[in-house]
Amino acid sequence: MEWQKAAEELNGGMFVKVMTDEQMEVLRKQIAVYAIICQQLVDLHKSLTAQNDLAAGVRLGNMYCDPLITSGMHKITSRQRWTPTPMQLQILERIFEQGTGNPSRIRIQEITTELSQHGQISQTNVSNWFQNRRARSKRKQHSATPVNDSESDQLEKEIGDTDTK
Amino acid sequence: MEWQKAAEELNGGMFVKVMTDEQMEVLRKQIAVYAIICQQLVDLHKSLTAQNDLAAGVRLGNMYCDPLITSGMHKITSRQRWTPTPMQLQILERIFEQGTGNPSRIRIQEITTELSQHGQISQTNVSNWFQNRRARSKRKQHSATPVNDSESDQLEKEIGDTDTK
DNA sequence: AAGCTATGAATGAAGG
DNA sequence: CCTTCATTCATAGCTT
Repeated sequence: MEWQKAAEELNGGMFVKVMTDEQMEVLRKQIAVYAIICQQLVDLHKSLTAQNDLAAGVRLGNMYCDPLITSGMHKITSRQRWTPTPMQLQILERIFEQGTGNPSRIRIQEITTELSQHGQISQTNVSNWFQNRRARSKRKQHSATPVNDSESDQLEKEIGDTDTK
Repeated sequence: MEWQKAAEELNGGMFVKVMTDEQMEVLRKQIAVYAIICQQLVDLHKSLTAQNDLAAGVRLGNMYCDPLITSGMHKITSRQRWTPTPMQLQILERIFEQGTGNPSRIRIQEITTELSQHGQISQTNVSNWFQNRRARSKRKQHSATPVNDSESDQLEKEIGDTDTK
């Protein structure tokens, strides 16, 4: 990505990924636009097809869409493991971001209840999600791997360095 | 959001925003999700209402979104992936063949160090490689799975097997 | 260029 | 918690 390599000359020992204010602003606007459009399209469609709840089942984290949208592409009962809907994901991320470290049992229940309004979910799912999210977030802390000049600037995550096992 | 206040003043006159890789990844996903949702909703709606103007530009309420926004987004939504050099691959295969089942973290570090002499590589890459290699090797052996999934995306077939274990 | 396959990476869940 | 596994997603290169 462009601004990443634009970064490195800034300061002596400091290697960072950088976006300019302008780039940041553009990104923010694009996201905001998408969010609004999605919402409005969903509303619009809902009012057009008064039959079913479209918004409930769009799963697109790693791109999974409900039959309603992909119109007869695959069967409904095709997934065994839980996959968060975008709505659920967004809420989860938000909660995670707020830094309330370890959601207690009770908190998990609350979250589960809230999320179940946006799709099938269990407390175990929520619990697992936070566990994984925490662990993987920690593992990714830095990314200062030199980049192969011939090729990719791939995103980097480090293996945890707890060798005291 | 979080990284907005992470803005730093790196150099006298220069104000930049900084993002970690993780934040970058989150952003990337968020945008990608929105992009896809929008696309599908637009398609869906288009097919429902036989009118045609939606693709050319979406007018919703008081806001208008130029479809070109999405096409300019590819730098953000695309992702690169590591590709082993032939030398690295050879070494990896050899290590795998030696049957040291599960390379420990330390072993991974060693391997990474060795392989980095032959090209850019990270511990995560190595770790992933072994994980995939193990899994797919196992899957090949069992190539007749009793329970047939509705949609196996891979037809595993025997190829010249270099695994002379 | 379009489609296909091999394969790197992401992630929910299980086990310790 | 941390590690590992199974499954799935996404893409780099071939093949046509």
